[in-house]
Amino acid sequence: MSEQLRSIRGIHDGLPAEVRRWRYIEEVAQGVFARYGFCEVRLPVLEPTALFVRSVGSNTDIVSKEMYRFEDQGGDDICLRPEGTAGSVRAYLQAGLTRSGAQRWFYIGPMFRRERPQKGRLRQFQQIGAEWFGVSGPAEDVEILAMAHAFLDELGIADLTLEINSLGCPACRPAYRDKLLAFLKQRSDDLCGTCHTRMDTNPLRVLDCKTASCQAQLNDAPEMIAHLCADCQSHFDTLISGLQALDIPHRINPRIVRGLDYYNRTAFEIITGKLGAQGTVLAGGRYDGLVEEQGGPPTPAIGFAAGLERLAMLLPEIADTQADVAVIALGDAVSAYALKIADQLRRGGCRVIHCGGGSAKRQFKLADRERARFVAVIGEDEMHAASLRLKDMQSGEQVDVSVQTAIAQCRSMTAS
RNA sequence: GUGGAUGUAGCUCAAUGGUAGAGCCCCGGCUUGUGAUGCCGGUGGUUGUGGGUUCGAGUCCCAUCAUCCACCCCA
Repeated sequence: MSEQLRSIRGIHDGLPAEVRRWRYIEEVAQGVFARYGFCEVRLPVLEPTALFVRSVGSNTDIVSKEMYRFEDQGGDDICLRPEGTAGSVRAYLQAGLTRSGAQRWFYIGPMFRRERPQKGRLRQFQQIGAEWFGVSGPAEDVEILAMAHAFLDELGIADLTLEINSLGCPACRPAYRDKLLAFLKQRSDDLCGTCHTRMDTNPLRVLDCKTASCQAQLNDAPEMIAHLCADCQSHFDTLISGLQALDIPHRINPRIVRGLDYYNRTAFEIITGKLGAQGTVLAGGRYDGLVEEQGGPPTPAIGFAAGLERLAMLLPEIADTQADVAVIALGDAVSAYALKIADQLRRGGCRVIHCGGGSAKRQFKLADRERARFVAVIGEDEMHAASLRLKDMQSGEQVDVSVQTAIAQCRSMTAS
């Protein structure tokens, strides 16, 4: 046990109880996204390192210190993808889809970041993401937020808040950034150490520092939302009125800052208070410059990603599907006949477990533990009569019936 | 990467520095073709790992690893 091989730190197994939740979430996602016209894509887990350095930004934590990065046997610099958007853009360009109209994609798959594990934070985790290429209007922003909202709503997760902000664009952000930096410099003596480094790397990040002393200094800090250019302002206004028209609850949070370099204009997060410090369950925004930055034509785009494991933590346990019939074989003489009965029941659409022989008591205990609805008792008498004895485990009643009757009985009892 | 808490049976947990236990689970039995409750029995541990102190360490000390929580960051 002490020398037992373990999974890598922060990389967990998906065992049946967990996978039941994942599948439920995936099925809801596929259903909702299809209603918005989104198609599933399956993209590589391994990508060239340069893709993320260029797209996500070399100064971000994700790229600078969290990537699983290595040189393969051929000398190529590759890595396990830390997020899904960069690869989606790459695939979109590589497939030559820039003149094929708007593309609506979604994906489900594992991402990798080498961080210190914590509640809701794993080194291998799964994201359900959506990317929409070739659309620039606030209407699409509203639509994709509506889709995210419908997804979480249909999952039945309560107490979520949608927070939304505008990060401006290359026309208005630089001026704002300078203004913020000037403001911060005036108070730099009162800001914490990490905020000082943030002033160099990403000044906007200072705004959502959790240190109380910092927040005290930031009450009247300038906010991007008050310094938008005319285009960004009207985009944002139209987006908000769209959300209101659809009755999607939301809160404007001028302090939202997305960590990845490629975002512009619309940025949003959907947050729960039930996951401790890792409360962001879904997040995304607009990335109008990214396609062009990867060498494609100017192409606006918007997307989001949700953390599958985080969503799963907010869901109740999903009961295992129970067997319809447990086959109990009494005596070695009937074992072949019992196997055949089990096979026929399965061909008839029943979920069947075979109790493996042995004493009747043992097999009944097993059937009970598996919560089988019915037991098919098969002994020599039944074999000679070409029948089986079907016992209803709830009522205790049992009758001798043919396989066909047993199938009909099981399906009628378990269909409802 | 930084801090804090915790590591004893498959699981949940006991054990004033003096022979490692309980409950649950699992396996078997209670006259051999009938389950849930009951009764009896059984399997299962180098006490995370490696050092140290001591006549003696699950217990004290150091290191290390893992898990959890927080910082950082983010889904």
